[in-house]
Amino acid sequence: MSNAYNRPDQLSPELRKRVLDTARRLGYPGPDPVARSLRTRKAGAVGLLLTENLSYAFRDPAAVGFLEGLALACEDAGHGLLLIPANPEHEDVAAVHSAGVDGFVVYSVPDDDPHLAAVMERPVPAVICDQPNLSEVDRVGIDDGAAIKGLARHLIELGHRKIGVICMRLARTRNDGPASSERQVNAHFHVQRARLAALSEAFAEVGVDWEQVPVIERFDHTPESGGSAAAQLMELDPEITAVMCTSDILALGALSEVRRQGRRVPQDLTITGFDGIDDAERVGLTTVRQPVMEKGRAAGRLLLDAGESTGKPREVVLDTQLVPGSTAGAPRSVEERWFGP
Amino acid sequence: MSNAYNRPDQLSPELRKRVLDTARRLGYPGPDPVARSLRTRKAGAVGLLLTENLSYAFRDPAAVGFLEGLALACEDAGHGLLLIPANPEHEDVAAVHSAGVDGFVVYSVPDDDPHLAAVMERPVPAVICDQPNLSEVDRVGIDDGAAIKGLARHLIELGHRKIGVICMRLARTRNDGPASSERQVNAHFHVQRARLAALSEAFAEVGVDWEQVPVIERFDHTPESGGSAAAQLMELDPEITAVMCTSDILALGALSEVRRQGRRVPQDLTITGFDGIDDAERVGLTTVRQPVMEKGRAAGRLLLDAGESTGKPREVVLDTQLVPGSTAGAPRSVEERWFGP
DNA sequence: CTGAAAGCGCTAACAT
DNA sequence: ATGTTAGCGCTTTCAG
Repeated sequence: MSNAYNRPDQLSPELRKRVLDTARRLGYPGPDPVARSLRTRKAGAVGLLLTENLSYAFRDPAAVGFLEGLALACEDAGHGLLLIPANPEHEDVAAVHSAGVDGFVVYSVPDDDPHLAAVMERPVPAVICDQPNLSEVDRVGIDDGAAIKGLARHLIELGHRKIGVICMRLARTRNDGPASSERQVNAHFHVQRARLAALSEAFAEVGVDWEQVPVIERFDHTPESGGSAAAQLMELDPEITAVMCTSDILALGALSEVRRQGRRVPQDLTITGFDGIDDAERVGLTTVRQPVMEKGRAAGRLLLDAGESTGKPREVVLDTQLVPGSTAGAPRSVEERWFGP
Repeated sequence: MSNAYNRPDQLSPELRKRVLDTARRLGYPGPDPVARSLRTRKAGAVGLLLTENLSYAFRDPAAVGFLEGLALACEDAGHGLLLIPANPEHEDVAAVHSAGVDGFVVYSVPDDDPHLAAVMERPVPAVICDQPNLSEVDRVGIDDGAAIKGLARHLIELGHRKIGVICMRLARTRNDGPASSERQVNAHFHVQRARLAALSEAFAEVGVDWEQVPVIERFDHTPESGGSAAAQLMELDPEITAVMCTSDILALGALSEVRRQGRRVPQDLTITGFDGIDDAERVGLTTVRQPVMEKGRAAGRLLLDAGESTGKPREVVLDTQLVPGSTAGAPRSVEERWFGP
């Protein structure tokens, strides 16, 4: 009878039909997928672990793009996509343990995330996206350092030397305010760490002392965070001529706060983002575009690809693109700003 | 040993630790979730069936809002959310059969969808969202008829009598063009059927013969579809003073096409949408807002709620809201349009 | 083509 | 407090 469902070719169509009809009449609901999974050792699904609440993921355009790509790859392979409820506040790892999946995609979690540890203990393959940068696991990402260096050099060419930075959370502990160099270097989010390090390098090349550059951290990744961080930055150091944000969401918030305070962009202040989300392009934000959808797709492909047998972990590094918008321009000196050109 | 993992309270912490340590040292990866599911008869996950390709869902803001709400509800209950790869083009129902879930949420599928039939055969609860309107299943939706009637009366009060309609697909077969009354009445998508029926009623009340109202159908739910449908509508009947669309996505496309042709909105033509997505509010589209996120949340709650035992199906009907924007105004007569006011 | 049986890894009930 | 066992429903293998 198992054959009737699973191997239509092994018996006559007529018999098959008879068996299936009878089964249905007897109220048999079809093979139990869980029992089948146990036996065949495959679940037909990919698990996705995110650092944020599930619902947040749907509010971040970059995350949605990633999901779109990942869903595409899963769909192509006939696999489902299981979103795992991993509340970053809790250390409850049960959801990872009880996910019936053939593998995991881990999207942008801190390197000390207990859920990540739980994933790594499961005897199924995993692909890590963006961060952390574990050497033993397949990985998809971009060259964060090179990408943001391009942006930094763009500003340097325009003449900026006094900048401020707004970044996303650097650790699982909340810190809304200035981030010390130590905190920057020890950041548990590889992406943020790499971007800050690259910025410090790029500006060191033109003689800027990174210790003097204010870096404001925000735990929540929202436009409101970007706005308040921009305000804090301007108050902390009124002489900065540019604000570099490590995401478009933060930059868009900063942009509206700066304008709300009556300062013109880019004449009075330059603002840059990172990601290249639709809204950023719409308002002409100067930023770096990264292929978020492709990232999801690549992660899914890597996980589901048959050629998974090779010993050493594979790595996919996707290209990024500088998007010169209308929010970056040459700085005016302090004198000019107060007394006119 | 099972106890060590599942019932920490049943044995001494010390022993528990010893057992777990030994297990790990022996390379035991923890209890297999699939075997556990088989035994306990629960998967800890909710399946979501969509009418579109998975990846499409992430491009439609209304669907993303729904997902956000559903994910929220699942998260609250500690359940995962499994996105089921149900390609609407294929009749391949295997993905539904092999989904290890405790229940299904079905989002906006046609009433003759084979995947839906497969879901109904599974011996787990289901909640249907928006459509179809099956009497035996729990349901979450809005009063589509009442909602769009409010919009229709708004236009009628403004003086519109000659309108055109752009609607989404009415069946699983592609028909990009006029939809006959018969096709409208027999539509397999309950939501579209209800909205068209309500429009016909509302306009019948002021003496408009629905047979004379052009209804243009589009299979793909994109702004481009809305644009080309608007063009077709204007060519088909240049005298119409208003275009009512059954979604904001279509309306936004129509809006830009109409403007591209040099006609002013609403002076030359009134345009309305449906859903209340962010982009619609941003451009001031006259539309109806429905609480998409709440819809997802309600669907999840209904499915996961313990009080599932009652005999008759439960129904949640959410409120909608007329959003008078700047794309609806009084019509100008044909004479005015050609010879000025 | 059909039937019987082993066993996937777990949990819950029962026995010690 | 710990050890033993039946069986969840399926697929696969082997014998008829």
